[in-house]
Amino acid sequence: MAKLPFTNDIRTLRFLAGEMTQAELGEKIGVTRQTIAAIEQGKYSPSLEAAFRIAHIFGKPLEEVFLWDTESGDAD
Amino acid sequence: MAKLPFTNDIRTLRFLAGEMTQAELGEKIGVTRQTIAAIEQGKYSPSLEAAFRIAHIFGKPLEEVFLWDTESGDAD
DNA sequence: ACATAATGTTAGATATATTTAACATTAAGT
DNA sequence: ACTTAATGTTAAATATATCTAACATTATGT
Repeated sequence: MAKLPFTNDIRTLRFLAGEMTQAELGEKIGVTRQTIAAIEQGKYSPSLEAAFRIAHIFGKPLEEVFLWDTESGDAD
Repeated sequence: MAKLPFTNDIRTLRFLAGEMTQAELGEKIGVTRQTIAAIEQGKYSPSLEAAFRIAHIFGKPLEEVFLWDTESGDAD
């Protein structure tokens, strides 16, 4: 199972977007509220498409919504 | 099935990285060469984690490796 | 106290990503 | 002509994301 190598700011961004609800966000990008809840809590790695759509809703670049943990192996 | 809302530049980036092979890239990020081939050809939407790892290998921001098609619904 | 809306959570089903293994094709080197 | 390395492609298996449905919790409003 292993912890994800990134975190996300969805909760904060929903708050800043006038307390947008998980259900609303889900409707906008075409997934259920349970899926939003799971992504928000870092329970799994969403599809790139879902991640892009979430970022676009908030008008932010993907890498400002999902933040890679430096420390997580691989590149550099 | 439906077409993906983004393209990618992996093929070019492999070329620029000294003809890095699909198999090499796969090893570096921990997936098989068949998976790299499928992602490269846009056969499906990879996990956000896989997408991040690929971008990191090339030292590029994710949104420079995977390019959202304007035209693809949703935000703004 | 009661209702309602938002969120947390979970089990079971379905869809999709990824693996493994095998075979075909193309280009490069000998 | 023969190898070898890289890529394309496919079928079947496995892992993981996502859906549906249900129930619990917390806060807000009446």
